[in-house]
Amino acid sequence: MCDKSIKDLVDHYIHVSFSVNKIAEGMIKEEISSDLTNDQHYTLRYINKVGTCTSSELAEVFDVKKSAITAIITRLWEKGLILRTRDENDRRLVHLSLTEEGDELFRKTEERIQALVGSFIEKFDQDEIVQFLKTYDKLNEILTDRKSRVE
Amino acid sequence: MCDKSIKDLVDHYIHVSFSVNKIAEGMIKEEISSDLTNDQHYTLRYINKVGTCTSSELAEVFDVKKSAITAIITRLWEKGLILRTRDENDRRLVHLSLTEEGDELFRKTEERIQALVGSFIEKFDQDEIVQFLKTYDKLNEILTDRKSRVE
DNA sequence: GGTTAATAGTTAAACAGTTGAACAGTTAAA
DNA sequence: TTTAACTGTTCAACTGTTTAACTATTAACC
Repeated sequence: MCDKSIKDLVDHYIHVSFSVNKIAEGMIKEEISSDLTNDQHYTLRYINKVGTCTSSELAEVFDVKKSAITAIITRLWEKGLILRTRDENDRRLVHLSLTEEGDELFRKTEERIQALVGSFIEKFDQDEIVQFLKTYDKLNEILTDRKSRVE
Repeated sequence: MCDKSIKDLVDHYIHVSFSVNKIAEGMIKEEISSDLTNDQHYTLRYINKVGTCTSSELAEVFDVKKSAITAIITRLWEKGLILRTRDENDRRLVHLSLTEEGDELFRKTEERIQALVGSFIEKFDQDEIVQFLKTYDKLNEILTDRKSRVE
């Protein structure tokens, strides 16, 4: 049916992903900005998921330099949301984890974001959204692969 | 087959979109950072697309305050990439357009980004990518709708 | 074992991007 | 004509980012 050129597909993808990202980031911000920035929330989410991690691990996942992580972690630490624990076996390492307050605040903001995103996801057939996520996963794998091969 | 709960779908979406965005932004940056930041490129792209626009229009599209646009436009203007022209009929308005250099630089960076994104898009069946974009478009519409209704 | 490498994290300076509030200039409305 | 609304800018303050230099610690090697 449609024989769109690669360039058209690329244009289309760039346009729609840009638009969705801008609007979605804006809405999340609206939802949680009284408590946290979006990046701070993403940081809490990652630590909540893995339980404990290091700065280097965060730098890898967020694709930024370690000093950027130090800055963001220090801000969360100043708010009393994060614990920094030196490893006794390898004293170079600092293990990061959520404090009680951090855990609580994450849950509170995450709940609002879940409700927000859920209200959009609900508008799709389950089949459609599952297929969409399948392709999105594949794209994610391709990018992750390429990234690891470049480094 | 799969009867995933809304929460699982939302978790899945948040995770994969976060990962894809981080990696993609990083790769684009790698490709063009010697000339422009990602946001500067997006700004040139928008102006290139519409030919001429105002700060307020950019603020609307980028979903930020006007003072943020002033800052980014001033940087591009200092580099000689953008023209600021006062409207003679309504002297409040400033029309933004690309200079020759701006146009040239946009083309150069855009070419590299097209090649980059194209190399990923190519790995999919055309049917799969078209279906993906269809769902992505639908999501974009829903978000745009909701945003305009909130304001 | 002692010197050299590599690793984990921090600090500091510099910059891009963002907001909010105050402002100037201009146009529209009353 | 006065008042209200709008467009864009400036400024101070903040978050997030990089690069480079640094500290402290561990690993490797001769």
